[in-house]
Amino acid sequence: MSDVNERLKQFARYLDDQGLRYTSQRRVIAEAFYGSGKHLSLNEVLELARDKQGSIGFATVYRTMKLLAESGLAIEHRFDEDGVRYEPAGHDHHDHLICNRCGRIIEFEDEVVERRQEQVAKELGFRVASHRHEIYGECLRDPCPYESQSSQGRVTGVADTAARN
Amino acid sequence: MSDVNERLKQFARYLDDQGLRYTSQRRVIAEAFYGSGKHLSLNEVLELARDKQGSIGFATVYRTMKLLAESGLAIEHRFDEDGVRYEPAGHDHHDHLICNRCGRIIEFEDEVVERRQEQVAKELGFRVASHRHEIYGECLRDPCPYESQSSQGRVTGVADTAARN
DNA sequence: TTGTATGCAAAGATTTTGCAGCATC
DNA sequence: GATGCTGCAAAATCTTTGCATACAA
Repeated sequence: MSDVNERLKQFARYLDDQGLRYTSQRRVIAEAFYGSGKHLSLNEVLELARDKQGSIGFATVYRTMKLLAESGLAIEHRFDEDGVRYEPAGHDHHDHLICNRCGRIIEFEDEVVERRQEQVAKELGFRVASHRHEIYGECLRDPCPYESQSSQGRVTGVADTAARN
Repeated sequence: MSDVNERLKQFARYLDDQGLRYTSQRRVIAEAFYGSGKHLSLNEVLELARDKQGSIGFATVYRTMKLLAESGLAIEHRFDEDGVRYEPAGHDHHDHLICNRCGRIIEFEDEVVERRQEQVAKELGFRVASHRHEIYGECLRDPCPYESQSSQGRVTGVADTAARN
């Protein structure tokens, strides 16, 4: 929670720097986003935000998430199918393991891979700015193996977390 | 070219196996796709195909590329922005370096990374089925550094290749 | 013939934008 | 007041699908 407040403060500061306003909607949206799980779609954020303030519109969520992305406080992901998904940022970088069955998203980070890719890029005359590394497969722990053939339709919204941090 | 013909033959065989027809459109589309560069969008494939047979429609390209993807002869990519992009498949797996300036796409493959990710996934109780690894940055060689501020609008279609193989 | 394939246009799904009214400075 | 924000609805994109017609087996 302290973490959430920290984010809100950073967001407020960013808005102020840009001469923009920290409105109640923006606060509610950011709160919903940071307070909940991770990797949310716009509609998921909208739903959460509406739990707190029923009148919020999709466009506002859309624009607010863009602001968060611009400010660097959120990262826009385009995983395989589906549309855009946002992830709280600011922590250190990490990559993803995505379960093809239950849709769970596990985060990971690996120094070996990180260093090695820098090396590879360098060898090919390329300067690295960012990267994405996603591994698809099946998670073998927790309540997935292999997804109680029913509940979710496929890669859904709710995203878990694990590993690192 | 021998390679293109090889692909066409494989495609024809796949269609036959499925009880589908190897029509002139499908041949032209596959030819255009395999004969040209890599990582093409549907519209790019359409344009190339129309150079050979002006009457081809978008829907036919759309459906043909789906067939190629299903057959495993092409891979559907969803790089950052933009929409879907297809890449000729059948070779061994590889990943991508994408230049943020000129849009060039460089392919690479690295045993160290490949093995390491298997390891990481295993440690997290995850079985790997596939993965994507994309590095974004700037290419420092050839005619890019840094893109003669004009020509291309941004990440475009034409894709180069390099490294490995 | 008989079942596919094609091309066009319409339908869907998402993502963006325009605007009138509201809120904040 | 002036400028920025919101919510709604319309617009713009992209991706899929329905269908009548054209083909291939």
